[in-house]
Amino acid sequence: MLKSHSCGELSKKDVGAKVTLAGWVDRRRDHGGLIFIDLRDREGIVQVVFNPETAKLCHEIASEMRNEYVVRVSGEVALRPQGTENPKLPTGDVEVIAHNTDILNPSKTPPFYINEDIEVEESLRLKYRYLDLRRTRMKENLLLRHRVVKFMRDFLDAKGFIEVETPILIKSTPEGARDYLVPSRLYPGKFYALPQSPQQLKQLLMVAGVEKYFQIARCFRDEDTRADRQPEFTQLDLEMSFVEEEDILNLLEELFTSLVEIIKPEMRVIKPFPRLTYAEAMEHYGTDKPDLRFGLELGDLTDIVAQSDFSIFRSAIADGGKVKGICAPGCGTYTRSQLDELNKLVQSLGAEGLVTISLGTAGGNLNALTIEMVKSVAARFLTLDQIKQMAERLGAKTGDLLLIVAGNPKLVDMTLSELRQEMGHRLKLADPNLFVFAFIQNFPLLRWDDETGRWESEHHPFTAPWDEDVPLLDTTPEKVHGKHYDVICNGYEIGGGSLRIHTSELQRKIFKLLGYNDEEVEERFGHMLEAFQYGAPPHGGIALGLDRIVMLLAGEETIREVIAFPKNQSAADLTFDAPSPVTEEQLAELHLRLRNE
RNA sequence: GGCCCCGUGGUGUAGCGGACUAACAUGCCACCCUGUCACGGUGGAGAUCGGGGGUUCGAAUCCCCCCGGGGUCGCCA
Repeated sequence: MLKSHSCGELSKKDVGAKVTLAGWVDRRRDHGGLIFIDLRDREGIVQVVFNPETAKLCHEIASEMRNEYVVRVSGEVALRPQGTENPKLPTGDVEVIAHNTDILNPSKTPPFYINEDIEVEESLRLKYRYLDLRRTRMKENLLLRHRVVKFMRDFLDAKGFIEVETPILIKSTPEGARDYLVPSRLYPGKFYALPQSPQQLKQLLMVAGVEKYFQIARCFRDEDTRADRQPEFTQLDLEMSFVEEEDILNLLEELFTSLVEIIKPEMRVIKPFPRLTYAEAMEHYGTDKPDLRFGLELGDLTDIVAQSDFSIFRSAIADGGKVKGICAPGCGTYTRSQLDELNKLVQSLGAEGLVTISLGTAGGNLNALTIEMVKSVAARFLTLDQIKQMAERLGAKTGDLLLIVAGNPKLVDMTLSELRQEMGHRLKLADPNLFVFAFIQNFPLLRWDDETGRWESEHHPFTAPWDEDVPLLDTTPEKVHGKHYDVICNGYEIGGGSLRIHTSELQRKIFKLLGYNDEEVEERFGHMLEAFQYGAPPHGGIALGLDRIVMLLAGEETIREVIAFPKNQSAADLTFDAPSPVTEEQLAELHLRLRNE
């Protein structure tokens, strides 16, 4: 090794030791005489002193050093002179008196600061990701991710799971997300696909008798990105045989609880994890992944306003819509422009608009509300009694602000869910030191797709229906529940899983219901149906979004901050400038010709 | 594909129709400086204000188009 110690590990106990360090120049302080170099490596920073009187040559070399030069220093660890200790540095009690030094590699001036944690345009960071990763924030995120994965491996190993790798080159399944395709050289006109998840493979591992499987699995989906979605991402994928839903939920609860305890002990977790049905989540929060760190629950006001004279409400209801709202506590004093802002938000989400009802400017008992205190465009179409009923249902006091949206039920829920999130943020209702994990259960198995005119799986076609609902598959498929569950945390879906179908008869029936004819079923899923005929055990599992979990633990806003080399919003890799054209020879070998478009 | 936001020296920002010959901080270069630690001091270089077109006597500033980046809806079984 070119070094004997790490910069960050030195302390009083090393005083007198002869050490050789190697790392990057974090900062240089040149006093004309003495030169101080803050030398940085992965473990931390230590101050090196170059004295022209005791080490002339050494001092001359040091005067050439600039930020991010890679240098090596030999010298003696010394206690700093009294009064010059630096309490801000973990190594601040000591310094290294340089006896010998050399520049291993100079550096151009970096395009942005390495030694300061200030915001830099993300595209620049991504182009020079190798420099960005030197910064404290990114270094810590990489370390955190390592520790999270290590914890998961150890945890599951202790529970008897074994890690199995599954192929990256696999078969395209046109349902679900768009596949990334890989052309085959040996089979002209045929393609592999990259896995959207190892779903079918892990089920086959259950048929294989693995019983408890997990994998840190890379997954690929050719869909548009989001702050929490990348074209390639990582799942903690796991599957168990002979389990019931409760077994899996208990495992997850233990996994997440001890994960936070060990990795982020300063954060709190609510235990046991709340459980909501899908219907409850939609009714109270308008989304299946609510941030449960605060209330602000949605209330359905349809029945109250159905007889009102307010045409916006009445026509929405007449068109089969509904009217729901939330209460923003203490926001009765919101100004016109603040209300306009909220209205704009609502409209940008596709809703017609937002009806606001201010319940006066001072907080107090609802009984004291008078019609004079109420400010709203709807006020003259509503009775005081109706307003009080609405306020009561939304848990409002005087001085609060009611935010009401009318229209298509799905749109109303979506809009209010976003409004709730926005108000929660504005009013700082979410405790930043709290993780509220929760399970969402009782999802519908199927969803009718108007565009394709057929049933689609809410989760995926391998999810088992509730036993008692199986007969409904033939009559009212929309009423069938699936043995599916999601894990959510602070407003993010961080995982979803299910108990699977393990008999070929039921699996075939589901495929049929999804609109596949026998031939298509055979071509696409024949391998699964056949496998299920060779003693497939009952099984189930879950896939957890590792990137999102690490993002939450790191307190970051996007998963890009916890991925070493992420793609940008346009799915490009700015470090490598991928994707890129390939040569005509490469195309020919793959039997491909580009279309002129 | 739709909607919203952003683009000014290397970096981060200010300026939002005339006093801009574009400001501030930091970085960079040179010189001075032996106890600093975001060292300090003096001086210097560095920007056709993302690109194109238009409005105007006059555009970094207003309008249109394009490009790049971010957020989001659709999409993500």
